[in-house]
Amino acid sequence: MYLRGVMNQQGQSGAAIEETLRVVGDRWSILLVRAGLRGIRRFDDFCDDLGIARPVLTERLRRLVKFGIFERVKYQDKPVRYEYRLTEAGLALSPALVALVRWSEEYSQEVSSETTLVHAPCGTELEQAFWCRSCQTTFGPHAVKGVGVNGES
Amino acid sequence: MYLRGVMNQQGQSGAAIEETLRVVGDRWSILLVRAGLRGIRRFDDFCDDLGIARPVLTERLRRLVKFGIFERVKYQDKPVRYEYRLTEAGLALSPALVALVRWSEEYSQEVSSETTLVHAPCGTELEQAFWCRSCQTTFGPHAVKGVGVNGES
DNA sequence: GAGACTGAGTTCGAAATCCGAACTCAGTGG
DNA sequence: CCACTGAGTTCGGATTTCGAACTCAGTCTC
Repeated sequence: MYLRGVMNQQGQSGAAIEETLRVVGDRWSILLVRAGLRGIRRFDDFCDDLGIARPVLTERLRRLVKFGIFERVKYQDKPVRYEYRLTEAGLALSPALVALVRWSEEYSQEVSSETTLVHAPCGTELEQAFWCRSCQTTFGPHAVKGVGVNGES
Repeated sequence: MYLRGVMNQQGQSGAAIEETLRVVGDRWSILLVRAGLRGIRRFDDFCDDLGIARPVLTERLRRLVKFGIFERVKYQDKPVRYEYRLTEAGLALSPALVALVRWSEEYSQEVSSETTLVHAPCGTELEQAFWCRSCQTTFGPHAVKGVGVNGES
């Protein structure tokens, strides 16, 4: 069990992910982040791109702004107009997004995606790994473990 | 825009993630996978651990089984009882889960988690990176791009 | 062998979410 | 004056979610 130490709901540890999933764990939020990464910024464009219902989009964007994933930026004055841009925190969701895309490519029962993710300079299909700064090595999920604040296993 | 090439809903590319998010993109599924990684297998244990409502758990597990993330295994005959185990595909979701945990630790407004993820052999906090097998290097999200089947950008 | 217990669910009605379609509101352009 | 744009809001109906209580087969305790 290489994720031991990530405790349950009541154990208040690991509460952070639950908080996070309450924000981002729905059918649309991750898709909105992906759209943001593709350069989409305007209300109607999100709407058209994802096919999300307008009231839901309103509510979702408000929530994502509240949690610092998007920011609402005025981009025009005459008729005052706002657009939504990913923040640093929003950008930082991309590893999770990429992991999901990779998983989808490999395991989704969907007809295989026509797009794959590669290392830009050389075009090789990328792999995802964990990196240990002090050992200077990459490693897979089996070498991950969770520890509490006092360093117990 | 380093994720160009991951197209929208109608462009059938990227449809895989949408499919995936329809399965896994809700408040509970990822949490169920996490519970599975922690060794939880039985209905009532999932229930107690996550605080999920029973009818919802029933429906969710059924769906996750249908999509090959969990399997329903008989573990006892006398009163016939089943438990739910992660499949290979389910295990393969752990990079996404870890990415979310990492994000939560860094950006969630929640009181900081008491558990952190480390490299098991040395105990250093891990970082997540992409790995290029042919360049033998790690790199961050800015060096990722999506390509179509014919290799266009 | 009666009663309590266990595990894996179902059934219920109430509350919260989701949806599409139509509407608003300020400003622009013809 | 009329149509159009962008960013929403309002509506009623359909779907999901919830907690609490119930089922059902088999087992354990006295």
